[in-house]
This record gives sequence, structure tokens and C-alpha cells, in this order.
Amino acid sequence: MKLAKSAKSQKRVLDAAAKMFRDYGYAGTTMRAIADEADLKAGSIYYHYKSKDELITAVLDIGINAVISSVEDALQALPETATGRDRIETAVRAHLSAIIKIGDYTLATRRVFGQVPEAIRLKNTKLRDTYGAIWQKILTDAHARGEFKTDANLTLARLFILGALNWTVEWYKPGGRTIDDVARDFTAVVIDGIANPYGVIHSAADDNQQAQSRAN
Amino acid sequence: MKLAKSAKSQKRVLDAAAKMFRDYGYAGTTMRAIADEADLKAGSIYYHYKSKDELITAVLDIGINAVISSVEDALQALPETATGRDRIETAVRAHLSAIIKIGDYTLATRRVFGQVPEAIRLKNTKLRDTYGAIWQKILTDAHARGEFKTDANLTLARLFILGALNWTVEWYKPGGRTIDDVARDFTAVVIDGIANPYGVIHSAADDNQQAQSRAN
DNA sequence: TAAAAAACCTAACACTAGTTAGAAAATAGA
DNA sequence: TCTATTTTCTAACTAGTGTTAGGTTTTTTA
Repeated sequence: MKLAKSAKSQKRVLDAAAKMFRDYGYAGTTMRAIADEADLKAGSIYYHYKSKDELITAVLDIGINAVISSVEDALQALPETATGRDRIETAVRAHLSAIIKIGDYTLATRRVFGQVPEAIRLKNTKLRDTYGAIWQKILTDAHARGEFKTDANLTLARLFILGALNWTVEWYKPGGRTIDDVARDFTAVVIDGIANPYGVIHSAADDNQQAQSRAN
Repeated sequence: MKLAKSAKSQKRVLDAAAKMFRDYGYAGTTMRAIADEADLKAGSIYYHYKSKDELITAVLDIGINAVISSVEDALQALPETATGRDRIETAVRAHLSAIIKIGDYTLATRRVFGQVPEAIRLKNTKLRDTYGAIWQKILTDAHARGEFKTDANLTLARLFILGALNWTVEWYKPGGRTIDDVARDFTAVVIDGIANPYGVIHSAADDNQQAQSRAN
């Protein structure tokens, strides 16, 4: 075999880089700190990656691609008859799964994206748009099937969902609530909202009034 | 007057720092770059702030405090009888208003928070918790009044709302949709969800079935 | 307008950054 | 084992970092 033992070191360097970028940002992460974390010397990194920019590029791409492919695969495993709710819950679950699997990469992606040289950012933006398009399709398809309110603002809904999903990486910790739980409740909020459909329970006489005011 | 002309320069430095931190992160922002943006020399910054850490601390505090006080003021202006929906929509509107008014500070806060020295981060975390508590109170109060589903996951709903709100700063640009529009649609998603309450419109016969499956 | 204070600049300090060339060590193939 | 290749290290270079001391300019005060 030509290259084999090298691959191990390469991955150690990449993992270390993701972790450091996540904690200290792009400029705040030094090659020496990455080297320390990967248990080698700074100069040796250049045998695997020819610059710091190439390292951050790799980390960013892995971070998004993992989420994209996780969500795409999960969606394709669904039957044709799957509803918008099914697809949303499935996508949320796949998104969360990808995050906890390679949390360092996705967190690094989110935290470092705004600080990276523009050329790198531009390339990565295309991947981000791809991911946004996946969600847009879920929503518009379900809307076309009449599953959503006619006047629902799908673009805004998508931005809310993606924003909330991007934020999960900040508070979701394995060991607490299960991914299935979070995905279900998350979907429930988006699809059904949190409003009590039967109006205020204290005063049954108000129900009709409540329903009307909610219709505005 | 003792100090007066100094305040102008001080604010210029602060604004420049917020903008630079926002674009290049904590370590990626140099004192010389801030000085350039503020139209003076690097050494002169130290007449106004005694270190880079003091600068970032000021930026972070301003960023969160502006949002907190904007939301608190708006909520207190509401009548006692305001519903949960009213309060949520009002808070969202106030949050967005604060963001577009001092977008550099809030964006800097979001982007730089994870990279700042731990002592600074800890102090700022308390302010963040304060903000989270404001939202938690809105939700639990309305829930206690029976406005929300009995089994609604309020903690998750709060995280969903805060995540989505934190993300608005990434895509909301003045000149597009108005703040009122966004706040209304945002609230509609959280409160009512996007599901069509009358079921699928293509097949009226399915309505009942739809409503049942949605109840699960 | 002269003296005092405030605001700013210059030049340098000690240090750390990314990166590189070449030597040294580890590994693989014969 | 000996050799060739791969992998790592050492040591250094240049450029740029936050910060400071002391001098200059501007503004305020009297």
C-alpha cells in the first residue's frame, strides 16, 4: 500500500483542527495548537495539508456535507406517500443525528463561517444553499398538496426552521432528551403551533371568542 | 466641561470594533484594523480603552443589553390583559428592531461569543440567561392561563424561538420585508403552526382522517 | 492669549503567527 | 538486513500581534 499509516495522522489532524476552530475561531486557532491536539509538531501538519486555509476548507465542507447527506438519505428512505409532517420530522431527526455524530465539525462550521477568507466562504455558500433548497422543497411540495395553510409564509418558515436547527448545536447535549423526542416536539411546534386549539380552558364561554381572535 | 469631545471618538472606536469583530472574529480583529476603521492610530485606542479585552466586553454587553431592554420596554408597555400571542409578537418585533438598529453589535455578539476568553464569556452568559428567562416567563404565563396546549413543550418552544431569532440577524436586511410583517408571520408559525387546519384541500373526504392523524 | 489638560501619534518592545528547508526518524519492500 | 520511501521533527525566517512610554498636537480653561 502506498499511503495507509498517513491516513490515520491526517484524520487526527483534521479532528484536532475541527475542535480548535470550534473553540477559538479561525484566526484564534494556531497551527501549533492544532499540532498539540493532534500530538505532533506544527511543521508536520504541512505534510498532510499545504496550508491553514486548506485545513479550514476541509473542516467546513465536512461539516455541511455530513448534514446534507444525512438528511438526503433519510428523506429518500421515506415512501412516496410520506406527508410534509413526516418529512419534516425525519429531516430534523437526521439533522440532529449528524450533529451529534460530528459535532465539532458542524459547530466549527457555524462559528467560523463568518470569519473565513472570502474565497473559501463563497465555495462553501453553495453547499449551504443546497441545504436550504432541500428544506424549501419539503415545504413547497407539502404546500402544493394542500397540507399547509394557503397563506403560510413558507420562506419565512424555512428560515425559522433552519435558524432553530442551527441553534440546536449550541444547547443539545447527548444524554439528555433523545433525538427522537426533540425531533417530534420540534416538528409539533412548526406544524401545529403551541396554541390550545380548544381555547382557554378556564372559561369555556370564551372559546368562540378566542377562536375568532386567533383567526385574525 | 471635562470630557466631551472624547466621547465622540470613544463611540467611533466602539462602533469600529463591533464592525470588525463581527467580520473577523475576536482574534482575527487587530487593534490596527479597528484604529483604521475609526480613523485614528492603534496606540490612541488605549486612551479610551485599556485593552482589547475591555473593548470586546463593551461590545458584547451592548449587543445583548440593547436587545434585552428593547424587549423589556415593549413588554411593559402592553396592558395586563395582553395574550401570549400579543406578547410573543411584541417581543419578536422589539428583538428585530434592536437588531437592525445596532446590527453590528448583535452580530458581533453572536459570532464572537464562542471565541472570547472564558472570564469575559462567563460574565456575558448571565445576561444571556436573563434574556432566556424573559421568554420563558412569556411562555409559562400564557400556558398557565390555558392559552397553549396542555402538553406543549415550552422549553423546546423557547429554544426554537430563540434559535430562530438569533438567526434572523444573518438574513434580515432592512429594505425588504418590514419588521411588522416578519414579527406577525413569525408569531403565526409558533402559535398556530403551518398546518392547514381544514386538512388537505384536494380531497374533502380526507379532512376527518387528516385531523385525526394530526392529533397524534 | 498663555497655561493646563486632553487627545492623539510615533516608534519601539517582546512575542507569536504561518510557513519552509533540510535533517532525522520511522516504516516498508527486497 | 539494507535500501528506499514515507513521515516527522528542528530551527529558523518574515510578518504581524497587543501594548507602552514619551513626545506632539489639539482643545479647553482661565
